[in-house]
Amino acid sequence: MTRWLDDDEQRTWRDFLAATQLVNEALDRQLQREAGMPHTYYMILVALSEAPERSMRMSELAARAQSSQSRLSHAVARLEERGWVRRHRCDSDRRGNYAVLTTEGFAALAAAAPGHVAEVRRSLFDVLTPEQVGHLAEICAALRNTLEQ
Amino acid sequence: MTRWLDDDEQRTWRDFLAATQLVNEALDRQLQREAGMPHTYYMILVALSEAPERSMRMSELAARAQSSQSRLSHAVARLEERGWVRRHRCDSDRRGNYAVLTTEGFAALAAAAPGHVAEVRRSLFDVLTPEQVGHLAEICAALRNTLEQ
DNA sequence: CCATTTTACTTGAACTCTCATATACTTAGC
DNA sequence: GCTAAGTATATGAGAGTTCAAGTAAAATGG
Repeated sequence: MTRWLDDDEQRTWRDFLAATQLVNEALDRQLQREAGMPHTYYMILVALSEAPERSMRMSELAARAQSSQSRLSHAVARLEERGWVRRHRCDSDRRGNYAVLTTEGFAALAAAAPGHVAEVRRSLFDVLTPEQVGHLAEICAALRNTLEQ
Repeated sequence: MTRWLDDDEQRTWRDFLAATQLVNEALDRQLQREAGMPHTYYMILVALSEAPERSMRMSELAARAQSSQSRLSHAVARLEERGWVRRHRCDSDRRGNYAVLTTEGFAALAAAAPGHVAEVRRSLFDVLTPEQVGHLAEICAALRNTLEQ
């Protein structure tokens, strides 16, 4: 009944898990150490920094930062405590909330970015050949298109 | 000073994050829903099931299950509460501990496996062409070799 | 319009993970 | 042998995540 993984698939799957975990751990450690935030918070700040007025509705922010709504809600509460993000009610739809990146939040992001990018290079791009990077791009786009929403 | 990511790299990086997160979330949800355990616990049970006597030293188990020692320690404590794993002191080195998979633990793993493998196929192998799977295997092996230890 | 459903977001509790530290045993050096 | 250093694991606190439930405001539809 069950189609088990053959040896090649088994090896690929385990390498996939190990590799992606290693990359994510490297990233998280770098950001935690040098910027005092987890990668998920960094992604929220990035998404906000790219939005008009550095401001976005909570639900759109959740989508852009690849976060669940609940996770985002908790995270923004923490970021607000640090003064990096502010929330304010939306007038046209009073259920809604905007999250706004503060000046201090933008500064924290700007301070964190160089170390982060260096880690991204170290743990992903520098490890692979240009051809492999191209393949990876196609693979990830395919996965994303299929699995998203 | 900082070598920022160009547009292609940016896109690849974001697709990488999204894709790997989607796969991991799909996996975790499936296991939590159908087997009542997170993927990290599943990996621990798998590693134990493949060991001689279904038994392994904690530190070796941590390495095989890609877990930190602390995480493993906590996880095995929980698994012990469920009766899926037992711990017993090692005689030759009395600092050491063996973790042993119980019969019930093996049964839980056996019950969870088919649904898990199906999810692995659904969220990874079925999405990609055979060629892409080959590329992914090379990429992940390269990452693992470089980033491990 | 009024009741129902849906949408947007928050909250609290339970759980897992990380980091720093503690404990217990072993190995090395002298 | 005895002390210092190292190894194997556990533990506790703090932080983040998830899931289920709660609140509040819009949209739907007779």
